[in-house]
Amino acid sequence: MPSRTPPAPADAATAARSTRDRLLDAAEQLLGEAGPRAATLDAVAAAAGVSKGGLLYHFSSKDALVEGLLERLRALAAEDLARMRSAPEGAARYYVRTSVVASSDPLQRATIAALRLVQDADRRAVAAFTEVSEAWRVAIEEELGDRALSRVVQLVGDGLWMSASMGVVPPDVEEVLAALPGVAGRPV
Amino acid sequence: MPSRTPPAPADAATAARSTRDRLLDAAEQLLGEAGPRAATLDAVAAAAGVSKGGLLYHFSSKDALVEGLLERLRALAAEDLARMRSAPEGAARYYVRTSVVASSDPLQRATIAALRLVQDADRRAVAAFTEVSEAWRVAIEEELGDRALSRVVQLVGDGLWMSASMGVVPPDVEEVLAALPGVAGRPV
DNA sequence: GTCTATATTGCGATAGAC
DNA sequence: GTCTATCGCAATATAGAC
Repeated sequence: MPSRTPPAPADAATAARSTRDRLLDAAEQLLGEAGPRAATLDAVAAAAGVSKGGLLYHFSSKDALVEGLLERLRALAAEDLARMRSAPEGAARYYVRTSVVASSDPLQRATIAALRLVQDADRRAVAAFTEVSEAWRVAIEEELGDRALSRVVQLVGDGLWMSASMGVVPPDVEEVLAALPGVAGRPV
Repeated sequence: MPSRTPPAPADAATAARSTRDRLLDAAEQLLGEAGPRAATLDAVAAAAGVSKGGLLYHFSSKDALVEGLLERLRALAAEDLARMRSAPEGAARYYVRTSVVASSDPLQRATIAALRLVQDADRRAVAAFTEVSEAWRVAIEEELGDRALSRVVQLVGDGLWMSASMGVVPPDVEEVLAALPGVAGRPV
């Protein structure tokens, strides 16, 4: 299998964002802000500043675009998992705290986009989200050493993802954290 | 404003389900099992055993169908709220316990359907879900007398709704309840 | 690598018979 | 109250020029 068409530049931070990445950015934004219905190929292409034909050069179908989004989610989640495990505040607290959306955060944008695809009954999205979610839960359970408690922490996180994806004002996280067993009383 | 076309029979339980209700049932089922994309007017009509024209007699547009679903959700949620407040186990425990889906329960079916519409970025669905959700939270807070704690309980419930809408195997509720402050240790 | 057509299908909605 | 037939549009995808 040949590798991806544009070889990634050594320094992704300083290099101009590739068209491929801008297309994924645009798809994430449209999914998050306007939902799956609005994330048409036309709209994604326009938001990324290319034509539909341009989009279809990078992603040969809408399915391929979705797979690109989910691939990105997995990659970002893997990076996050490492940060989570080494967070001084602890994995559980880190998880809950970062489940409240700042739309500027790449992982959070990718997660919200995936959530919308999940509710659109996309099987691969369900698989990707389940996989990522499961890895988070394992990390939390390793820290807390209690299955039921780690489930509660994760359910709270899921609830935060849900209200975030609804555009509802999130509750005060610190307040929630203070009332949550397993993370309350830990150093910030 | 004229009242709804078919006057409701005095005994709704024994009477045959009206076409209107069967259409709403079908829409709920398709939304829950296959997502908003699959819930087309054609598919809803077919699942209810009528033609598209027949559907459009009862609901003059897809928007009207959605409003019908949300209206039903509000009605079912209002009934549930009364049961919740008078539940011997307490509102919080009742809420968490009934957030785990049995697809045969009308309120749970309606809630899942609404959640799918929410992620499809339907504004009225967001409004309806927020309203219902808020009423639940108030009832929980009245029982627990603690804002932060009631938020935690509700977030756990939301998390359960989310995993339910994904078709993921729900965690053991009793285990979760045992680890949750505010409901642990209450009589069952 | 990006563009402009264009083919094709599927969906929401209307019209009018029965 | 339910049906069939049909219009109009929007969305995915293809073909091929530049």
